[in-house]
Amino acid sequence: MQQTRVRRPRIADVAEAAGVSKAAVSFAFNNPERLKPETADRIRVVASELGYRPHPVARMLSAQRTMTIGVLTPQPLSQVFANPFFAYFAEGVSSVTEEHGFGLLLISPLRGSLTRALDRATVDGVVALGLDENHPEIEAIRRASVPMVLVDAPGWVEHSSVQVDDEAGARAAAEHVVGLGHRDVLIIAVEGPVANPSPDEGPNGGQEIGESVTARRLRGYLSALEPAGLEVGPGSIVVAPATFEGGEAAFLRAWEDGFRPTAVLAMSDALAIGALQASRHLRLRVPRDLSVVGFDDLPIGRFSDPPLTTVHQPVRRKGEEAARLLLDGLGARAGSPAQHRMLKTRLVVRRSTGAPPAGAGREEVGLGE
Amino acid sequence: MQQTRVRRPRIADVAEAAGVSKAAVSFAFNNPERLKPETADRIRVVASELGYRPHPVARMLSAQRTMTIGVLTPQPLSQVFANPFFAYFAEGVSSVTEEHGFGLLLISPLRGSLTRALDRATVDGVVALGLDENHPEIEAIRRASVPMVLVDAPGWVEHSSVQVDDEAGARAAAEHVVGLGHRDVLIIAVEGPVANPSPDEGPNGGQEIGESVTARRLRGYLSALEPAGLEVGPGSIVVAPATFEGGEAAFLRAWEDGFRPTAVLAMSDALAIGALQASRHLRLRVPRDLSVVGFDDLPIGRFSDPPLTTVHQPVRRKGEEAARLLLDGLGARAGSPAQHRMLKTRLVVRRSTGAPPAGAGREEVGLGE
DNA sequence: CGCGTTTACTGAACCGGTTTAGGACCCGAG
DNA sequence: CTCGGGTCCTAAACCGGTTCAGTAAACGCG
Repeated sequence: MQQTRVRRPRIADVAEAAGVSKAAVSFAFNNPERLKPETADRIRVVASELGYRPHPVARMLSAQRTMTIGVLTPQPLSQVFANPFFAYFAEGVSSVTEEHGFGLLLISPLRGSLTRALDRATVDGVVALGLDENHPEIEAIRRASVPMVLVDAPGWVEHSSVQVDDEAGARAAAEHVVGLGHRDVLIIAVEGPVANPSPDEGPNGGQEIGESVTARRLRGYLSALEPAGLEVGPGSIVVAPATFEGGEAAFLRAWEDGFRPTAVLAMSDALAIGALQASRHLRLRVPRDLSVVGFDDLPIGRFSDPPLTTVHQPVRRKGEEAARLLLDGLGARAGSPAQHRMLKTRLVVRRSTGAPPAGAGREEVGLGE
Repeated sequence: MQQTRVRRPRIADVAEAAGVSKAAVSFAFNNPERLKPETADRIRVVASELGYRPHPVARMLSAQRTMTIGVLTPQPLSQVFANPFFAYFAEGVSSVTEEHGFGLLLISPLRGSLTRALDRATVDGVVALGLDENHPEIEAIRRASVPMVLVDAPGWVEHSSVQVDDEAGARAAAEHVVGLGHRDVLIIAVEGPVANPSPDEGPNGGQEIGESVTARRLRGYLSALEPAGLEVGPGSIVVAPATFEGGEAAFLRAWEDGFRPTAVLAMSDALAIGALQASRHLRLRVPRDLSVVGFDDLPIGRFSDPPLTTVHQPVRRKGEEAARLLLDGLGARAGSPAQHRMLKTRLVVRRSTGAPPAGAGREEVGLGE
């Protein structure tokens, strides 16, 4: 009974069985109007009896397009998915790719190399998330000359881009906190894939980190904190992966190091919610004892207790715009100029921020722990 | 300057430029040991000068494999990503596919048809999430005979499966709540892609819903509630999409309909957290006035306030196991028997559940609103 | 020097479709 | 009867690689 691996029927098999040419079979599926209706029907019947399905790879090769677009991330997918941000971004991308009948391929480093992954990827174009100039393989990626839209990275001449005004958003967050009277603020930065490339671990590392999202947001924070005369010392910036756990651990670590902030500026909502949890462990009340500001404005921020003050960025729309730009570029004959979109951010004040506690300003407030 | 669309160099171009055959070029990349070292080097130099990259689609066609696996979801991706559950599952899948050098393609219905999407998908195998017998295209999908591992669906003879003991988990949740003394419990079910196919809207719709996850969990709940003499009336089961917003809205809706539960059994953590938020709006204190139990045990459950009592299921591991099973099956010569894994669930009691309030049992407790 | 073996490479078939140019046939008009 | 035109279908080229069988030259060796 068990056939020794029945070979998948191919177009030639159908053609033979139906007594027509391969071309006729192809037409029956793709240009039925070129055949006599009854012929087309007969071919389709035969095809279905044989269980024939056109081989998608062969079709791609011949058609010279894959009807698939890629989402490129410099981190392994297991890391990418850990940040809820990605789901919303992907939701945006997929909503427009789906509408246009494109599939979605996730592209992450293959055995350490993004270039290798990109070379293997069967896509018509790519939405690259957080791929900045500092990426070690950036030149190779550029040379691959796959149609590409950059997200959260400054665009290049040849590639369109979708950005968000990270710096202004971060500044607004910091100004809010300064305006409430806080003097001791902890910054929780997201541990980028592109870590600070220079060995110099200076806290004002804006320059070294390069134009990553982290760098831009940090610049935004500092541009509000420094003019207000707040010293942002080495201990007041901690770095963590953009996850709940990361935020919790980061805050706890800072606390153990003796830092007693009255406000936290977190570079993502996930980090902020982690910090919220950490503060609960330490029996700090938010916002009475501690103010927390996030970044992203993911739905989860509305559902935390208290609801999170955060910087809104249109995450879903970023995905949509990027996908649209990419598809437009694919449709247009080559030579259409790159477009660069800068989307706005805005501070959303909810209930996780308030005035600092009365006794603040000294290092030893003696709360909790 | 602007060349009229410089054609991508192909292997023949490299061969000609290097004065060798196509085969030699191919060897230079894939079997360098078959060439004299200097020849291989020379070819590679020429190739790189021309900017040659082997065409991935052609390679797939020839190699008869794509080195890509698909994750198939019956819902549009925009819906799929809205449930945080998916990110963790995908994390699991991707961790093993990445390790083996496989890419990840997301497969969702194409213009309404999953079959169409599957036929277009260039994958060596598929992990199908929540694809149960009731799916209208199930027969066509089966016939496609793509290597497939079913997740959260009973396996078929020909396909391996990874499941979780939903029924036992749900029963444990309900028993916990009953054990605490609750009599008025609200069930928030997830609105499946496969909604109840029969028009009969009976509340005990376990049968009609078929073997979906929702059906299994509902059976589990009822198997603990009914023996305890709790009546599970029409008003006590509400349905919502598995998102934060869905849970919030569902609870509010039930409340407006006059239902006054002292406990909520939610079929996902996202729903539970939404319910938590709704209870805050209504000024119900959890767990004093209301107990809430989730399902999944996603990290977010640890970070809610109060931390969520929930049914743990190994979401990440489900993804890993499915991917592993699939890859094993691909490696093995055909005929290796399907394997079926049933993973355990367990109740994790945190702080969102407690005894019902003293005055409970009557419908009009007069709390909040 | 002659013969068998290696080495280094090539030509052609193959993967499974799509598409273009054109052939066979039939019809109606001149 | 012939010619133009339309209909329906086919042969062959093509997409861009990999691989198998085979060959020519170099090599080892008695």
